[in-house]
Amino acid sequence: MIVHPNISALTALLTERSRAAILAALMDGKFHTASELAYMASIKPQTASFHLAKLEENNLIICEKHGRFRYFRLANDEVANTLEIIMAISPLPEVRSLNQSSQLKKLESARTCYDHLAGRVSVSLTKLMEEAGYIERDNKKFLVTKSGELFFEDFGVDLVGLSKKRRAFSNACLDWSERTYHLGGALGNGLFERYLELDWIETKENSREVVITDRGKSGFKDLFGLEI
Amino acid sequence: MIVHPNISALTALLTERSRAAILAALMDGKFHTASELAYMASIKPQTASFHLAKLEENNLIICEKHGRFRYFRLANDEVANTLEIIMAISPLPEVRSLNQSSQLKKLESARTCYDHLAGRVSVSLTKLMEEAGYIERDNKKFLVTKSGELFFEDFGVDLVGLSKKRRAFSNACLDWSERTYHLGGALGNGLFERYLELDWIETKENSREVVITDRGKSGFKDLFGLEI
DNA sequence: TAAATAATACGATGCTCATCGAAGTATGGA
DNA sequence: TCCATACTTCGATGAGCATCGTATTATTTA
Repeated sequence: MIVHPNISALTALLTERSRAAILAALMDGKFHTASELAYMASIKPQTASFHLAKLEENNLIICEKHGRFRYFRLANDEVANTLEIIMAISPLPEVRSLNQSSQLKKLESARTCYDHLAGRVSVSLTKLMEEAGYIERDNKKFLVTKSGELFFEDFGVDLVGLSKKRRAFSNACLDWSERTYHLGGALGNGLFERYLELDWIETKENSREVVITDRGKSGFKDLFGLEI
Repeated sequence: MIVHPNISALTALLTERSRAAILAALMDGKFHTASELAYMASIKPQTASFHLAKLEENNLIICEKHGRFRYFRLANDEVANTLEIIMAISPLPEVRSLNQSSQLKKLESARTCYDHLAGRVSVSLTKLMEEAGYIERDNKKFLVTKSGELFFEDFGVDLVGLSKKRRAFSNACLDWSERTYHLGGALGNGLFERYLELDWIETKENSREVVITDRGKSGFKDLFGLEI
């Protein structure tokens, strides 16, 4: 008798190409309709509907109905985090085209991970915040120091408001491209929203790609000393 | 076009019940013959042969031939670590019998992870060594401090010899039962071997279970202040 | 009220793949 | 030289399951 955790139960859902594509598409943290996801995964709506039902049953995604549309999203950031971990230990896709290769480079530089920033830029920012003494990693989460509290409030992130949300305040999220941690959770989301507000970053439709604006480049340099 | 790591390629190999059972059996870090693995996974030798070929092709396991026997082992500790990570984020198996439940408890307490110690005991020891200032975690590996060098040499672990091995000197290995890190790599293995040498621990045939002997209990208490 | 759109339900199809019996190869020992 | 053992190869079988055509339900718009 071999006793081991139930590997199959989770991975079986991820193994199937179409479902993996759907989940990868949902990693942008946004809501998507069933038809959109069908298109993104290159399958017919009926097939997508079948997979979406299965993913919802297993609590990987949630659904909100508005009129005749059904909007799907990842269930929570724990699911997103789990997907990132699996991506981190999975092989990179074989690059078949120049287009795909440049797309991959952009994603490795900066992308959304559910509802916060990921990629080279995010990992650098996280490191710089650690070095500056604003945050400290405690195993799988980050703690905000005294000087960090001042820093974040000063930057315009409402820590008190964030801490009231019914979700992890901050977690150390494994980055699939950098294979180390970046800042996630409510705090990661708070920073992300603030960057957007300040026009330091821009997100793209139907892609996880994040573009750093010129204003962002000088902002990140002034604030953290980060050259992009 | 969706660009992301190829989740399916990895998880497909792990999802299949028989292959998962084979890999779980190999997590003890020992060599096993094809027949042994077939028996452990409750399949016929032909079927095992088919799966073993597939796993070898994908560099998850390696094979050494001695006479008419073929001995299989996990390819390296990176594979072992990857398996532990997936186990860590997978739901625990449904417990079907008392026997299975007590087996699971024993594994959670102390077991082998590839070629070093894992489970509650290992996580505690790692923490205590960190608190004592012998090691420091640096992201995904552990560094040995000056006082640590003295400590390990004094305990009978040959650090210079270990550092010459063609493998990671020490890595932070994610523990599936405790969901935090324990000490792995060459140093983890060195300690494991030394515990065995001192009769502090005993391994069981065909199981990842590790038993702490009475001598071990007093040893761990004297050395680290760990009550078992 | 009728047509268009979003999505699901159901059933048929077909593909992938694990499994195992039968047969074959390699090695060791009597 | 013959048999036993360890393992692999090949081929047949069958189960699971993704896919999609067709039909249906729900909602919006004209």
